[in-house]
Amino acid sequence: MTDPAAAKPTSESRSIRKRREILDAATEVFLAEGFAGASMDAIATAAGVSKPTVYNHFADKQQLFKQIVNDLVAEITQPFYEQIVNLSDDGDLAKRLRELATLLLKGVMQPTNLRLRRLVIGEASRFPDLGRAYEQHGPGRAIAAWTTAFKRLADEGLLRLRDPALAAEHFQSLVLTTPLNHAMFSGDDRPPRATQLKRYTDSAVDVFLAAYRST
Amino acid sequence: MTDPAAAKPTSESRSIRKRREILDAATEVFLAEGFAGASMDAIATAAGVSKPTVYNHFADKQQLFKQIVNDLVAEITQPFYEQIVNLSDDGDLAKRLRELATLLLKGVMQPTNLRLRRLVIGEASRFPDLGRAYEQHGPGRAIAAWTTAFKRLADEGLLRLRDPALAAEHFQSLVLTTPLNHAMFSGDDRPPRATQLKRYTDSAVDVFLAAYRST
DNA sequence: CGGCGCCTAAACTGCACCGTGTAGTAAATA
DNA sequence: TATTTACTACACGGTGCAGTTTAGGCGCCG
Repeated sequence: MTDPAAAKPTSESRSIRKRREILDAATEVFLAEGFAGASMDAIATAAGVSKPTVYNHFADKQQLFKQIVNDLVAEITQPFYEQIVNLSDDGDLAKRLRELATLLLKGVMQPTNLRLRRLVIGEASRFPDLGRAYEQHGPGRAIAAWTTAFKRLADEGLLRLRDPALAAEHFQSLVLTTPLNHAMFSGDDRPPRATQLKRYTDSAVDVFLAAYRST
Repeated sequence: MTDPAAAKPTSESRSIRKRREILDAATEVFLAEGFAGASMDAIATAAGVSKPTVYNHFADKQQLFKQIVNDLVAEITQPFYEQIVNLSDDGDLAKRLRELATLLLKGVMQPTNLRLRRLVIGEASRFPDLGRAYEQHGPGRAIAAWTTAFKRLADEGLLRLRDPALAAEHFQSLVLTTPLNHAMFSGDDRPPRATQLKRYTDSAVDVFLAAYRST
């Protein structure tokens, strides 16, 4: 009763399953302990795997570290960008901006993202590639999306701006900086209450529109 | 020819001098390697001091670490705050804001501050006290200064705002976020060129005044 | 000058770490 | 069932680490 479609996948499956378990455990341990603070023994134990198995899948500690960071970076907040790019004025631009800002802020304040951000910043001098990758896939993508949206709104005469990219950076700074910096320094990964976030998003949109809305 | 005023200080001086050399070396090593990555042997060697001497002055690695971080935090950018608080309108408010913003941004982008910020953020989960101290003495003090200044300007009718603290956070976010975040992720500690900084400060002041200047 | 306090070098104690080797075992294929 | 593959437990060599100990030496003081 061997399913032919599952036969080969099954043989691969054990190895791949182990690999996934190692990656998951390594993610948790590295995020919690940092690169130097994490031990390969701890990762192996957390994965429920023996240490030689870890070294069967990954050459050394650095490779495993780069792998899990790049994987996490690639997963950052994909769903928002499309919605941001497609931002259109349905009669109440401020409301739409507030909704999207809330979405973005909630995504950025997820515990995993906060811990990843701390990890990448803390290791930026020793792993600058990872830092650049994070910046590109995270804040960079969001700013690119806002830039596209703002440019179109400007063409439609709803916004008045010379440099859409600069406006995008301003908007993102206004929305994210205060809660994000506080989370970075406090070491508290719990996302703030929605009422707290609303304070930041609402005031950020107010300032942004006061500066960039067409008169 | 023993200067009585220097007699006791001299005997203390050797010990104190050693202590200072240890602190300086520890600062350099911790900033470069992080807490877990730094070794007490490396610190002792960099200080030109034997390891027992290090442990004569500091109980253990954690205490030494907290000491150097708190010392660095206490040194952050003292001169600005007074100037910010005393911000007054001499006929060209935008120009004064640009000057002070440039001063603040240049101070924040100093290599030592960037490395300290990375270190504190990276260790924030394991040393939350240090994170809170940094936030309070660094960004917090600056925001408090801006808050005072903006409140007075509002009383004088030059700015129109409901929440001076919120306006201060907005101003600081607009000025600092983009260059600071890039420095955090790139791992590059060299301060950007003045022409680069000017782009951020000028546009930040424009947006801020568009949102908050009295009509 | 004599003595005392703080330093020095060097070695040492445990311990944890990275990465590897070995010998045996469970699972998937044929 | 026999073979192959990937796993397991166990242990090892070499290194580095935090923190301590020992025995001695130098600078500063009266």
